[in-house]
Amino acid sequence: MSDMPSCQFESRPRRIVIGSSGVQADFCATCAVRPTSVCNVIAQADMARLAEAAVETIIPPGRGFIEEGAPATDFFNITSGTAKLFKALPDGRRQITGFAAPGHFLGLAVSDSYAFGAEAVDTVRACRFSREKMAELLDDFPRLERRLLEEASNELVAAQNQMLLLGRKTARERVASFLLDQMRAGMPLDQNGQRGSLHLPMTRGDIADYLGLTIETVSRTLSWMRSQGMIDVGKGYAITIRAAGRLDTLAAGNS
Amino acid sequence: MSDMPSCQFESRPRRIVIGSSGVQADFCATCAVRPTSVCNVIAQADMARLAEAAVETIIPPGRGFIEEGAPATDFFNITSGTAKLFKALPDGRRQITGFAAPGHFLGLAVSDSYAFGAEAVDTVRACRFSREKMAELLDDFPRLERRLLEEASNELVAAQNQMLLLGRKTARERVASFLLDQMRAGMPLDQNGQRGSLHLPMTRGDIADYLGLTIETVSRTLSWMRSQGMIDVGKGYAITIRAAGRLDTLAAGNS
DNA sequence: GCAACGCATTGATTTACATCAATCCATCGG
DNA sequence: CCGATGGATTGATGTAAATCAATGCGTTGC
Repeated sequence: MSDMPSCQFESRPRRIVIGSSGVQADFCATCAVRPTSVCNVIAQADMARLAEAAVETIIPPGRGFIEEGAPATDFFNITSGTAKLFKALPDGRRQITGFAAPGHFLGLAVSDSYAFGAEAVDTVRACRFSREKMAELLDDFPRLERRLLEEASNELVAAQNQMLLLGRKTARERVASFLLDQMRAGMPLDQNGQRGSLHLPMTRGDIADYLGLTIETVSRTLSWMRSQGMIDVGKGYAITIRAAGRLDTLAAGNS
Repeated sequence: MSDMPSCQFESRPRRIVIGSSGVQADFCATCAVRPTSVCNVIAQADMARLAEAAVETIIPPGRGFIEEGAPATDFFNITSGTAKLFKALPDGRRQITGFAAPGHFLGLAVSDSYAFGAEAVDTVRACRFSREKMAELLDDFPRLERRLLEEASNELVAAQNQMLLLGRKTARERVASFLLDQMRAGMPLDQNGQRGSLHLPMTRGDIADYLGLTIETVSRTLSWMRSQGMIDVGKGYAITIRAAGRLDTLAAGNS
């Protein structure tokens, strides 16, 4: 994390409609790859300032970039790849609290230390801001603050769903919920238009730590779903949804 | 919920220092009972406007006031009592995602329907705002938006802790964590200065639904802690912490 | 080519917690 | 006063998922 090039407009900046106003502007494709990210609430004239504040960071698979409990110095906006966020107990038990996809914000801490750790699942690109810069930006761009509040609210809803899952759902219901969530999340990189075909970037261990299960239970549950004709488990990290309806029924607890 | 008097300054408004600036102002004690609530980020001159927008609501014990999935029409700020927030599965399984103490905000939904239900544990007083009024207030008072962002961040941290608890902690660790959290939360109403003496307003069933356990397991675990000399279980909802250190060790997973 | 490694799958066994069940006790309404 | 009710406790039993264990399999490095 030492040689980070400045975040600049890429050669072919994207022209994006801002909100519902119809106004269009060019955006730094690095930190505005999605309509959910930082930049698209800031007027074109201010983009240069933002680009100056952001530092592009590339994190290789498996590398941690936020350490739980460490001083919270930076604020991240994921632009590509998937990161896992987690908390751990002293004896090594670990709970993944979420997977951060492109557009997600990380490190919005009130306290001055990170409440969770973060590690790249596959190769992650992110825009990094120092907290000071971020504070300045927040002061100058109220819409940015609104965007963050909206994002935080959405994460809160997701967290509540996950609490229901962890506290009250069975293993089968958890895995079904997970597969459907991943499918709905727009499936990170499914180039062939294959409907229902998922590429899960994370290992069984990650899935287990996310669902509060063990690797073996996740594996067995996927095998059971395969035996039921609900999914196909391909080589590597590929999974094909064959019966989304039945998975839905399962996930909702109507089993 | 039909006869709600307008939220006005009470007869003896409180003089509170705003932030670190040293400025003092009188506050509506109804919606600013705590330095964490809505009103204390708004200048005194604007208090009348806020008081006009807010409607005081009194909710009796056991009464639900937010229904999961219903249109999100209102925004609440708890001013006294404790509410439970929960999500449920169709077959009745229920997960309490949090207890809302005085000062907490409720109903900050991006979607137009509530993502969770809410019910009064004991008698709850709350300031209620329509979402329209709330949107206006947010536009006019940027500091309020910042306050909400801060609050949402804190809730997110709490949610992550709860996910770790639900996904990876044992029953004993869960109960220990819960008791310590309740103790740290400033213990809602412990009039006698008795240190470590808790009045838990919620039933064993609520605790179980919060911790992802059953009533029986919660009860057995408390009995075990009593047998270990860690706590005293009094009549009604009273619990006395006798060995916070040992509970801490347990809660952290160092058992 | 073939160890060595990480990850996944599958089977056998154990266990923490749920479920089922009985009792107790405080509160409440008649 | 006393049956009814709802919450809490405690005991007996069941079970879903964890743990322990073995095998397979693709990738990496020599």
